[in-house]
Amino acid sequence: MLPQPSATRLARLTVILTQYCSDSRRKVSSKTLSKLSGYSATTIRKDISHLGNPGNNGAGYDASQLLTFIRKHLNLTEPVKAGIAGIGRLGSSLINYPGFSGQGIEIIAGFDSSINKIEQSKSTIPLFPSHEIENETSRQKLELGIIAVPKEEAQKTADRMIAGGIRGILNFSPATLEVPEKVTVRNLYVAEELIALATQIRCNKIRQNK
Amino acid sequence: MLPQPSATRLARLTVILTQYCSDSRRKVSSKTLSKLSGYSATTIRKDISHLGNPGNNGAGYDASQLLTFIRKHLNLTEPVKAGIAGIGRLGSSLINYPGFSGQGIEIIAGFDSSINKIEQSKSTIPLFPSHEIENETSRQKLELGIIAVPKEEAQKTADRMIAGGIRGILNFSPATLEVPEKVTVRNLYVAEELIALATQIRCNKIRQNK
DNA sequence: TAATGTGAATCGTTTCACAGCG
DNA sequence: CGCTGTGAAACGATTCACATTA
Repeated sequence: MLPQPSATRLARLTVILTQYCSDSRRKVSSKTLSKLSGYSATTIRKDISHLGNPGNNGAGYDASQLLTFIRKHLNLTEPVKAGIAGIGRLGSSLINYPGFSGQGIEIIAGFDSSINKIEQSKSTIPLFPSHEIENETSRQKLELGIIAVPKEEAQKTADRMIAGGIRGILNFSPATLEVPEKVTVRNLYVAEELIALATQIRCNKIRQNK
Repeated sequence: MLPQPSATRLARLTVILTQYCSDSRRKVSSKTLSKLSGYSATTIRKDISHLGNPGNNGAGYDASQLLTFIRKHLNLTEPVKAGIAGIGRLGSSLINYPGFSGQGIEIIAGFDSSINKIEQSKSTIPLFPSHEIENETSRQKLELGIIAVPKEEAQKTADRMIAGGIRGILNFSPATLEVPEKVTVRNLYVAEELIALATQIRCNKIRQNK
């Protein structure tokens, strides 16, 4: 049973290893990965060992083997199909972010309430009006939904994605989403992050566990 | 000594309570806050009690008193002055996000390497070229820096902010930042979030602790 | 010797159970 | 009687210490 913090760190390691391998470096030790990630070498070894034994005890890891090993055990061999709701500045920045495809993340549909305003011809992915979310989610078998709409529309957007069969949601809106058990939500609350940061630097009462 | 997860949840509660109070509701119980936040009522009470006793044992909380109480104990009575580097789509969306000011977060300076490209007249905040980061950070006494630049520029941007005296960094770039002890970094790794989500929904091996 | 892999110990957080208050 | 506040228990994650292997 893999602890959730491990899963998050392993996700980070796949990104780091992708870069590392593309620089055509072969060997990598937990110590090197520690340098590149900020996690302790012990934590990294423990995280990896949760997945089983990648081989190569004693020497370091073969970088690309390790990457394949982690990807395989995290069920990341198939690309992830995602849709995004809200084609404002934030949504556009995500659609155009070049770092996803190398990680097997494919944003293949965009949704917005006022689709007319958008220069659809400029978009690199097909765009649909919001009332098509359910249809397209199920038709294209989207696994993940990204919510980049204003707070007021967030719950309704989530409901439509869920009705279409989405399994996971990454929520950039400040809303607290109510979803059924089977759907997983991760929230990126930017204001809260800034507030927490401000507290951390102003207030010496907070446990600083590096 | 306040646990870091508590601090993050309390930050979230201040945002929720701000909304709640603006709807001119007076009383709030830990149970209600649980509904609004997704955290358990016990966790919320424990988080609050870490700060001391807000009064009103037995009955629920007075919402605005509670908000003031939390803000005060998290050192959030003074506004937070922040600067942002990278005025692309992501950076612009943050500059124009209306949800910060009500939370005491003021983004008062923007930085970009190619400042000419930007329609400075359109911007609602002053924009500066990147080589001014150190100067402006120290001159305007910025506490927080937001990094929304490409990966390659992230470390240099952080270094400039730190040289200018920044204490906390919110990093949207996929880089791992190296910073001195006294500087706190929080990373928002979007690709990693999506990967972790994909793993979570595809893989039943992950501990799902709601 | 330099590295991994891992049971055991430690540490931190959450949850429980309940005393006490309005 | 519903709600807060809180020690104590339970739980989960990280770190330690070290056996093991190239």
